[in-house]
Amino acid sequence: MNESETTDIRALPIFAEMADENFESLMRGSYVQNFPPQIELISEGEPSDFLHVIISGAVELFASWNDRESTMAIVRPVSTFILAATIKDAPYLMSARTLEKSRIVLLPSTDVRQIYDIDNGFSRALVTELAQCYRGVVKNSKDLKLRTSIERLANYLLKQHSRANGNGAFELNIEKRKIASQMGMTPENLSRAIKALKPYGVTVNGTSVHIADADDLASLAKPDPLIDDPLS
Amino acid sequence: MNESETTDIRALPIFAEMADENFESLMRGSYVQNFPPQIELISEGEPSDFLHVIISGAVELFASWNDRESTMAIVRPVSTFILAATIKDAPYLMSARTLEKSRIVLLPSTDVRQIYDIDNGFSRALVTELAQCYRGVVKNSKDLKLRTSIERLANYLLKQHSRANGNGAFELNIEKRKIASQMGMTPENLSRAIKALKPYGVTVNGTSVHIADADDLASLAKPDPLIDDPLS
DNA sequence: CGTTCAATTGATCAGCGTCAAACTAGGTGG
DNA sequence: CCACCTAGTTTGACGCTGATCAATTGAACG
Repeated sequence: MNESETTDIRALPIFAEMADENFESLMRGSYVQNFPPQIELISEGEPSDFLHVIISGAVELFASWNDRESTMAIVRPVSTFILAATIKDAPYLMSARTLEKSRIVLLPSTDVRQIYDIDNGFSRALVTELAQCYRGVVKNSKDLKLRTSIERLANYLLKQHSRANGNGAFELNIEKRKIASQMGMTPENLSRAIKALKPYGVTVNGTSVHIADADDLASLAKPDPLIDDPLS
Repeated sequence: MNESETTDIRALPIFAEMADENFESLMRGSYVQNFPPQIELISEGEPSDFLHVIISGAVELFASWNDRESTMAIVRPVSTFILAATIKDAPYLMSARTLEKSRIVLLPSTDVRQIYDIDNGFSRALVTELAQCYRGVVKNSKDLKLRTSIERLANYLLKQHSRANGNGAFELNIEKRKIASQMGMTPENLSRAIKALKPYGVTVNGTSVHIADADDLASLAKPDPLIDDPLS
């Protein structure tokens, strides 16, 4: 791990407030690895040996049951994932695989738990982080239960749009099939949902999206900060 | 608040490890109230003024968007709810209403945040609690995304069945419409789903459920600890 | 230039929601 | 004590959303 990476990790909210010596001790026990795409990093049901921090690339969190599979989230740098399993020393509820070439830090779960027991800055940061994660999943559930697939797509596009400076055009940075699964639909249905948004000024060509009039689209999407705002 | 109630609250995992003086200070600032059924305790979007602890009765957490409404969870004693909003000093993501006559303790959010800043036992307990909550919502999402409504119902019934000692018969303790909404379906659809489980030995009469052969039902439900186990 | 896999399209079908009506149970008041 | 009212539940009919299956197109890569 190089120095700038250590700095990036240190800057993460969950590590920012902890004592220097504890942070260094955490880092000493850690591993950094580069993974090619499509590597399964962890499997649902396994004991949580490591807290993962993604430095570059992209990771998909997904879940399976009865031969079905669903994308639960896409994680991008710089952030941690499967924090809750690490804390509770419980089996992973989701599996994770790299979508792109990714650089990932592995912090032994036992170290994380040990230090969270003694470092109050760390434990307080974890409270905030987990509260945030919790709220994220709740928002996701609301999205799933209260909206149709077209409404979900409309809101998804608006969110990506504003994330890309909102100038009318942006690129999808993940496969459509993953987007579809994440939003609880099939690839075919996503394809048709995109067409259904044409009357609202949405044009999609490959990975490039054009939104003619964000307000028009928003009139359908009815974005709600209590569902769509990543903050708060 | 009487003494046995204070003891019950103190016994909750999130309060068990905190210093006596901090617990007492929290309790001093708290209110206890009895609410009739159907009272809206909190509304989605409002600032989180109080952490709620339910002592008796039942509370529904629900969410709304665009004139639609969905039951997100049912909370039973003794437990807290809307902890994450309190911690983050953020607006509630869900509303809450009493389903039955309920006794509820209100702890001012500012007090909770203040004490969590100074009491390390408390902040560590919050980490565990929030990790648990997070995992609960993730399991719920998996249930929703990976299963059909009939499979969800089958698993729901098995869970209630084992909770009621697994002797073949038990009572539904909430309205069917709420059960339906919680599982992401309409009351009509729940009604039909129940019928669809008849070949698996499920009989429902009013609120009383009879399960002839739990193994038979489980062969359809395929319960999975990573979705259905409340613990871990 | 061919192989491979994602994305699209069309056709069909199942699951589920909607609407309307009938039925039931619990509670109230005469 | 019974009639009635109200609200939840059930049933039937129907239609829409979205899944499935199959086939084609398109794009990336060796």
